[in-house]
Order: sequence, then structure tokens, then C-alpha cells
Amino acid sequence: MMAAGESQWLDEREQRAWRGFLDMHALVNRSLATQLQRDTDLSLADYGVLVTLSEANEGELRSFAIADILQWEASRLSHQLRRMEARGLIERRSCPEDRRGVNIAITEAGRCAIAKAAPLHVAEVRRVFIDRLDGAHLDALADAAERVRGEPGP
Amino acid sequence: MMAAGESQWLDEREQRAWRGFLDMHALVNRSLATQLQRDTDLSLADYGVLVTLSEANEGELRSFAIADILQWEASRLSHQLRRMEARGLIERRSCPEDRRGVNIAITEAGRCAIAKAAPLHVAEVRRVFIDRLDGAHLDALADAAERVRGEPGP
DNA sequence: GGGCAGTAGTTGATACATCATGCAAACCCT
DNA sequence: AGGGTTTGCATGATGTATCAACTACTGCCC
Repeated sequence: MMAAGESQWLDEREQRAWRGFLDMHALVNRSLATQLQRDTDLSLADYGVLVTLSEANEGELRSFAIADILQWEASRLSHQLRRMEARGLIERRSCPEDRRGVNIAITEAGRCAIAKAAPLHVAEVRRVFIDRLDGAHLDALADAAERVRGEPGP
Repeated sequence: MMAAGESQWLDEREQRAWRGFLDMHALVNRSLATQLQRDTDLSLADYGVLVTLSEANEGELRSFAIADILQWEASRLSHQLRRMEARGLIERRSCPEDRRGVNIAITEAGRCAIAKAAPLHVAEVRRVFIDRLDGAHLDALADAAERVRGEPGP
């Protein structure tokens, strides 16, 4: 037995929203990953890093700056960069201002890969997500995201 | 240059919805995983399998049935079940009806773990997601999910 | 300028996800 | 009944994510 107003599980409406949200993300994410892997040779993680770098000045950023933008942990980024460097997509350069740091630079191969991948990726985002929703959905989603991201709970 | 109506990238509104959706999921997912790991000894994957099993008749299901419900690949499930069996959360039983198959049964330890985890998990779902949204958001999300999950594009 | 807390980044261990492949039982077809 | 196909699941390799521990340098305070 429980007091009115609190509830142990989710009601019908909440359940639909919650499960729907999870399923939607799983499906969309899977579609995007599959498309990238099929049409290019990048993972979603690779894609995120390359986009971030290619939008930066000179295609070069400090490691922690990438982590901030992508909201990744330093460790995750470091592992990812190691693999990407091994594939020639980025390179590490020494950082004169702070000798602990590294500058991460996109390579020519990296620019080429992202230039080829971006339009296909965006098209897939439209196909599986944007094009299936109307303006009201988009705004509701953006608004919901803002609230969820808002100040942490008490 | 591009024709009217098509666009190479996302406009402001689309961008907000899309980035918001991704960020929201990343944040929520992270919160839930952290909470589970802190308060119990289960991952989200463990949790999903155990909930599925505990809702089944006799706490026992064929492997492919679990994969269907969770929308997982057979291989992913097999690996997951191996780890869970090693920890005593589930057990594999031979399947009389089809000797290729296995029945997956939740163990006493598994029932205990999920009974302890579920209320905490649901509370966290409320805290980081449900409670931050109003009814209109929930319905919009459920509706959006339904559309996205709808018949695959042409 | 010596000590030391904090910061930038790396590494190794472990868990998780995906792919390609393998194998045995079941099914189907004639 | 025999031979090919499909199904149910397992395995190994690789890529990815997280945590804890580590190194190296910075900045600060005295």
C-alpha cells in the first residue's frame, strides 16, 4: 500500500512515454550506426570527434575541449583518440602552452572521411527522425530535453 | 547550392530537437546506470533481462523470446546470459521441446536482486525524467516514438 | 624555491555490443 | 528417407565505455 500521489511503478501514460523514449532512441541510434558503418568507415564516436574538430579553428583542439563539447570523460576520449590516431584520422601534437596537454588535429584523411560522411549521416537523421515528426513534436522534444537537462534534482 | 525544401543540414529548430534528444538520452541513461551500479550490483542490461524473466510465467523463457522482447540480437543476449549465469542471476535449463534451444530461468538470487533494484530504479526514472515533464510532454514523446517506430521509410 | 594540491592526459582491467562464423537440431521437399 | 535450408544458440575477435590508478606538469602558498 502506498500514499496517494507517490507510486511504485509508472502509470499507463508515463509508461508509454518512457518506453517509447527508450525504444525510439535505440532504433534511431541503431539506424545511424548501421548507416555510417555501411556507407563510410566511421562509428558514431568517430563521427562526433571529427565533426567537433572540423568545426574548430585550424581543425585543432585541446583534448579537454573536445571532452567538454561532447560531454565525454577524459578516459573515454583518450581511448577513442588512440584508435583514431592508429587509423590516421587525427594526430596528436605537442602543446606549447601546457606541456601536460596535447593538441588534437584532424588529418587530411579525417577531413576527407567527415566530408564524405556528413551529408549521408544528416540524410539518415532526417529519414528516421526529423521527417517523421512535425514542428510541434520537435519543439516538445527540445523543451523536454531542456527541462531534463535543467538544474539537478534536490 | 541546393533546391528549396531539401537541406543539407538541420535548421535551428531541428537542431535543437535533435541535439536535445541525444543529450537527454545520454544524461538519463547515465543517471540510471550510475544509480543501479551504486545501489545494487546490476547493470541496465542485467536489469532488463531480470525484469523480462520475472514477468514471465514461472520466471522462465526461451532465449529467443527474451531477445524478441528486448529487441536484442541473439549474440548479444548469449554473451549477457553467460555473464549473468556466472554470477548466479539466471540459469540455463535444457529445453525438451526443441533440443537446439535453452530455457533461461531466473534464480532465487536473481529474484532477490530485481526485487531490491526495481523500486530504486523506478524512483530514479521519476526523478530524472518523469517528474521533470508534464502530461503534454509525455504524450508528445509517446506520439513521437510511435511515429519514429512506424513503418520503415521507403 | 620547496612542498603540494589540483589538472591534463594515459593506461589497464573489466563490462558491454557487434560482427562473422560455426554447429547441431529442426524443417521441408521430393 | 535423404539432402538442402533455416533456425537457435555459442564463440572469438574487435571495438567501445567506465572505473581506478597512474604519470607528468602547473600553479599556488608559504
